[in-house]
Parts: sequence; structure tokens; C-alpha cells
Amino acid sequence: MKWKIDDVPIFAAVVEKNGITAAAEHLGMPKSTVSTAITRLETGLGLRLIDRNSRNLRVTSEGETFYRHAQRIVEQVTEANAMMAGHTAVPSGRLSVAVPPAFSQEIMARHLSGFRARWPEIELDLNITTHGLELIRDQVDVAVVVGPLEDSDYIARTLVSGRLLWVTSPAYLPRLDAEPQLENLSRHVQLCEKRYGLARVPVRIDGRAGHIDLLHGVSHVNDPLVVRRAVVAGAGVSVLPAHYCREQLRDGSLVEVFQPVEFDLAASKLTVIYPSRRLVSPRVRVFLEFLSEICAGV
Amino acid sequence: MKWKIDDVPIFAAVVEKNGITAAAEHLGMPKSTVSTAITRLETGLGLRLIDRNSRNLRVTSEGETFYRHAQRIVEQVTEANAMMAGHTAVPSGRLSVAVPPAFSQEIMARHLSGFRARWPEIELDLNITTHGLELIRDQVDVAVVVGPLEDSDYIARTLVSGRLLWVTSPAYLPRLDAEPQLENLSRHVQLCEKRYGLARVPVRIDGRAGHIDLLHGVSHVNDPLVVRRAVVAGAGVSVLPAHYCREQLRDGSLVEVFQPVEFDLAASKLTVIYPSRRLVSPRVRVFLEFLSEICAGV
DNA sequence: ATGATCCGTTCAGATTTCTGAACATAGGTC
DNA sequence: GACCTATGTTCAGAAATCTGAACGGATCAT
Repeated sequence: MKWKIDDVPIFAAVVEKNGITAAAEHLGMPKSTVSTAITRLETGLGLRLIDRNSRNLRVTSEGETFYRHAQRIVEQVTEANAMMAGHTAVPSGRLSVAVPPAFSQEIMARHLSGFRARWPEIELDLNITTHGLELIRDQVDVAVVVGPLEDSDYIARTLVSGRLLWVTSPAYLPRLDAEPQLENLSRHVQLCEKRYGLARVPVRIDGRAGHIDLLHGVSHVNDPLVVRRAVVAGAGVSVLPAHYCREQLRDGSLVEVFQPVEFDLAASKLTVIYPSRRLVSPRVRVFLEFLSEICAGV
Repeated sequence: MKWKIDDVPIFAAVVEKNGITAAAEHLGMPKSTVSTAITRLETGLGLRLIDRNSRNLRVTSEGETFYRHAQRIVEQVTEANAMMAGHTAVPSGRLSVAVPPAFSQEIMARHLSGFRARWPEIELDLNITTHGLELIRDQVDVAVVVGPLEDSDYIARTLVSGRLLWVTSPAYLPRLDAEPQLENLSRHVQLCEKRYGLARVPVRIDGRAGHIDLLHGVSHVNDPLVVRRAVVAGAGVSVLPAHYCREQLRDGSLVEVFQPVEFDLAASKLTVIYPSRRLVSPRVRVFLEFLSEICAGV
């Protein structure tokens, strides 16, 4: 790579402010620096980014392409900076967070005392809710949400990718066929989480796409932990996110089945969202780090 | 921002190679440069990233946090570089792409001759298919796919966000109630695209979450253009991506209804995917630019 | 213990980048 | 058309960064 990354924000500013002088003013640096930076970037890349003379300025098509990438780079850098800024201050104050029920019980609860011990100055206001996405608007600082996410103004970080597994109890195991056929799978499903209860759940069997009906003839509940209890108690086969049946698979109360059938669904992905690309308050920052940590192993 | 972005890849290399000397070797620069860069970065950020003495090296918790961001920055930079590299060469050769039927007809077709005129050396091999995601593995260079995407090894770029609209024909309009009620909406839907044909389609009415049944009592087809024709011909109300009914809304053959009811669904998002973060061949690059251009207005 | 070895840091000279002032050029004004 | 103004470029001195060699400390084998 023959160009300097530090020239990228300068280039982006020139494009955005539509001028070297304007960009220089915005960045608080001499225009000569900006001019040189653009020239250096062009030389390094080996192509012209901006056609310019003393009066006019036009971004070339290559410049447009590079600008799209520049935006992403600047975005990441800004975010990194926001995250690290004020890292020296001791986090304190009230922190409102929203987390889904199953997540709070299965993953978070056991680490809460550790969080309190490490950051005693933070008063945690924990909302157990399935509607984190709505609360983030103005009621909570951070929300953990389940399922795929629309693009939005908030920053989102995937905590757990949420691979889905087919599981059953050891007692039920003998009733399954050796070779699972697409048509026979759902026959064994008595109950599943509401979010997968679709008529056409996209799946992938040994790489080939297909569909499974988890709507008709299947009971639904909006809590994976209820599904888990039911399956452990013998309620046939069901679908659970890997992070909610890890322990059960280890201690043998659940067994994985239908392994070749993978889900084409981001429905159980766990994501944390929070506002502002500009400034992450210390208490939000440490809570995000806390979430990353406790989710690292699952 | 008090730190240099150019120090970020150096820091990342030190973390990855677990040593300043190793990183220096990998980056092809003197270890003194690497050492100074890390120190400078730490000073700029105002905190210690790596605890180090002459024999041991340990990334601090702040360092871990920063490393996560560093990875993203490096990724974007690498991608930008790959995209710009070899930008001088004239793109040529065979280019296999997969695009969905509706996209090819509605958005792409009219611009194809322009593409050919601009890049006469590229032999385009155009596959109209709904299974782009499967072909990208080893049969095509670029694929445009519809719907939300799992994380994968491929690079994905959103082309069109794919907002969904409720539309109907002017002739049907008088048969709608003034105030749309959640329960009454689906009564008017005779046909919709298969991908929205779920029992519980998540929607948002004036910000509040809810669900609509587009499965029962609704016919399904896997082509939005068929839905459009049907609705224009009087088949009640249906759901169409904004980019496939722009013209019809303008010329009055379709009208938008139920505006307060927004979809909580990324189901019609158009994404382009392609392999390799390392090197984008010139012909792939110009095709990606072509796609961005033709999707910019929709 | 002791020396060999490996690693990160420091240092001083070489190189690059930054900067403010001077310069050049295009467009508008009277 | 001469002048004015706003804009990008150039330049030379100042500041910073880079670099290879020397240095200092930690571990390991003997």
C-alpha cells in the first residue's frame, strides 16, 4: 500500500466541503497541508481523485469510488476515537439498559455481581424486555436485541451470532429416523419459539437451499427457555440457539440432531445497540465491554 | 483526535504477531519505527495499550478494546486499497454475474448497453436467477441477492435499502377504510410476494410494533413484478418494494396507501456480494461501480 | 553463576511532512 | 479590459518522523 491512511480524512473533508480551503478551515489546518495531502494521496494511488484548478473542483469517477471507501474508514476511526476518548475517567452515574429475558437469565445474571464489583460507581437500571428496539429511542442508553436488524441511526454490534441447533431429549432420540428427510423433520416439532414459527423457514441441507414449515401443527412461545424446558421434558424435537443449550448439550439433558440441516436465518442473533457515533460515555463504554466479555465464550 | 491513523495497522500487527520485532518483520519496517508508533499511539490516546518489557508482551484491556476497532479500520483500508489497486489497467475478460429477475428487468436492463459501451473489453455473462447466494461459491464473480444476509466470508454492499410500501390501484382506492386497522389490512391483500408471506409479518404503526398475517387467505408468487401487474389490474392492496413501483406511483397507475404502517423487515433489501478482501479484479470493480451508479437513484 | 540470546528502547542523523507566506490563475465586477 | 477576490499551488524553513546502530534488561542453557 503506497498511500497514507491519515490522508483519507483530509480527502473526505475536501469532497464534503467541496474545496481545499473550506476543508482546511474545517479541519483546522493550513490549506497547504490539505493540498499536499491530496496530491500525495493521488500520487500514492497512482490516479487523479479530484480535477481542480484555481476556481473549480470536480471529483473524478475514481475519486467517487475512493470517497465511498473513505467514508467508511472515517466512520470506523471516529467510532474508535469515541470509544477510547475519556477512557481515563472513572465511569459513574445511572445507566439504563434493556435486555431480553432469556439473555438476562442465561448469559448475564451470573456476571452482574462482577460488574457491580468492578464499577461500583455505576447504578445499573436493568430493564428485562423483549422490546429493546423501541426503548433505545429515548428511554435506555443501551439495548440488547434479538434478531436481524434494519439499518438505523444507532450503532450495532453483534454479540452472539446465534447459530440455531435442532435438539431433543435423549429419551426421544430412538423415535427419530436415521436419515432426516425435509418433509419429516417438522413432524417431530411440537413447540418452537415464535420467531421461527414461519410457514417457510429457509434452511440449507448439505449446502442446498430448502424450506421447512414450523407454523402449522406447531405450538409457539416467545421464550426460548420455555422451549428448552419442554424439550428436556420430552416434547419432541425443537430449534434452539446454540448459546441457550450449551450446558444442556454438555450434561446430556439435550442432544443435537439433524446436524446437516442448517438454518438460513439470523433470527436469534444477539445484537447490542447504542446511540451516537460521536461520544460514548464512559459508563456506556464499560458496559459494552462487559457485554462483549460475557458473550465471548458463548 | 490526537492520534495518527497510520499507527493503527502497526498496532494491529503487533497484537497479531504478538511482538514488536515480529510485527516489524511482517510489515517490513525497522522495529524502532514500530516501537515509536506504539508509544505515540499510547500517548495520543492517553492510555497504555500494551504492557511490555524486554521479554514479555501483554495487551491491556483498553488495548483489547482498541484492537477490535483497529481490526475494522484495517479491514476497511485493505478493502479500499484492493478496490483502487490496478485502477489504471483497462478492465477486460469474462465476467460472470448473477442477478435476480426483477432487478435485471426493472433496474439493470436499461443500462446494459451503456455498460457495454463504456467497457467494451468485458464479456458479460449474465445469469438471471433467484439463487445468487449459491452461485457465488464458485460459479459467478458477483451476485446481487435479495433479502437479509448472514455474515459470510464474502464482502457485501447494500445497493438498495428496499423500503416496502402498501400500494393499490386508483380504482380500488374507494373500497379502503379511512383509518386502517391492523386487523383489516390483510383483508384487502389478495396476492403478495412469497418472501413476505408470513403468518406474523413485523410492522410498526406510528412507531409501535405489531404483526400482520400475510400468509392465510393470500396467494403468493416469487416475483414482485407479477404482484405489481396484478395490483395495477385491480387485485386489491399489496406490498411492493419502493424501487419496483416508483414509476407506477408517478404515472398514477398505483397509489400508496396505509402510509403509517411501516415494515420491520429487511426482506427486500438488494445486496451485492463478491469474494476476496485482498484483490478486486478491474472487471469486478467496474461492475460494482456500475451497480452502485444505477442503484443510486432508486 | 554466567554468558548467550532475544527483545524492546533510545539516540542522532537522514528524510519526510508541516506550515505560513508568496505566488499563480480563473471568474466576477465596474 | 483592468481590477478585485477567492482559490489552489509552490517554496523554504521548521517540526516531525523514520531509521540503523547502540543499548539495556529479561530469560534460558550450561
